[in-house]
Amino acid sequence: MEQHELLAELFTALGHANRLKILAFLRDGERCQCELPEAMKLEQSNISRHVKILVSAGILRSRKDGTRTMLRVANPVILDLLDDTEKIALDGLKTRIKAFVP
Amino acid sequence: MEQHELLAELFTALGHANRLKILAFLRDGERCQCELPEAMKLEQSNISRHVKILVSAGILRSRKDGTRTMLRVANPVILDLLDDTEKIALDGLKTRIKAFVP
DNA sequence: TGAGTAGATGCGCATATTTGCATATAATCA
DNA sequence: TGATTATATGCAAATATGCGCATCTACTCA
Repeated sequence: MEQHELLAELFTALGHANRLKILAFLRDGERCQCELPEAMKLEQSNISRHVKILVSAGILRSRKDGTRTMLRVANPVILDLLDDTEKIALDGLKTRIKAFVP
Repeated sequence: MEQHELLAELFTALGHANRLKILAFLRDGERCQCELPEAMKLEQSNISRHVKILVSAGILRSRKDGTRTMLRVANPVILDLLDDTEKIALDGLKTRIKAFVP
């Protein structure tokens, strides 16, 4: 695959609020997937699919423990990336607001 | 809007190979939008829409100069973000390959 | 003013994504 | 073994996205 395609895939995987919420939930370390539906007030199958997308994008790692699936962020640098992007998002927002309210 | 939604919007805007190519083209500074169709071998209306998405996500800034639209990356930090993410993408790829070819 | 250039947009089509529901699979434990 | 728990998946519907073509608008310049 091409360089930009690869990168776009990663960004696409990050481009959904529910998936970002899952990442936020896993910020402090490994957690059971079974906690997510309750914690996020989302349907179980919905969670399952979002988790699948994150895992196959290499953003999450999953590990089986009996019937449970334990999840963690694959690489702590990803969390830094989220923080950086959040800063950029807020910056951009401020700038765009300023353009209307000078 | 909610925090995660805002962030997701930004990631979604970055989640397309053609849009990343536009950003790559603008890496060294301001350029005319009119160069893009030729440079990227893409249809004019296609470019126009991708540019619109990037501008309204706050990733690009546009400036009119006669009939031309001059484009630039809104914030240089965005380019760093792309580089960082590229590293993460390649890292993740290596790791996933290693899992198959230990 | 009229031709030319740059850009935006309506339309239609194809494909992709997200979701809930119901159901299937798989591991655990009484 | 049979019930329970955790997770995955088929299906169908709704919505979103990406694209090319044709067309429209706006600015420039001869």
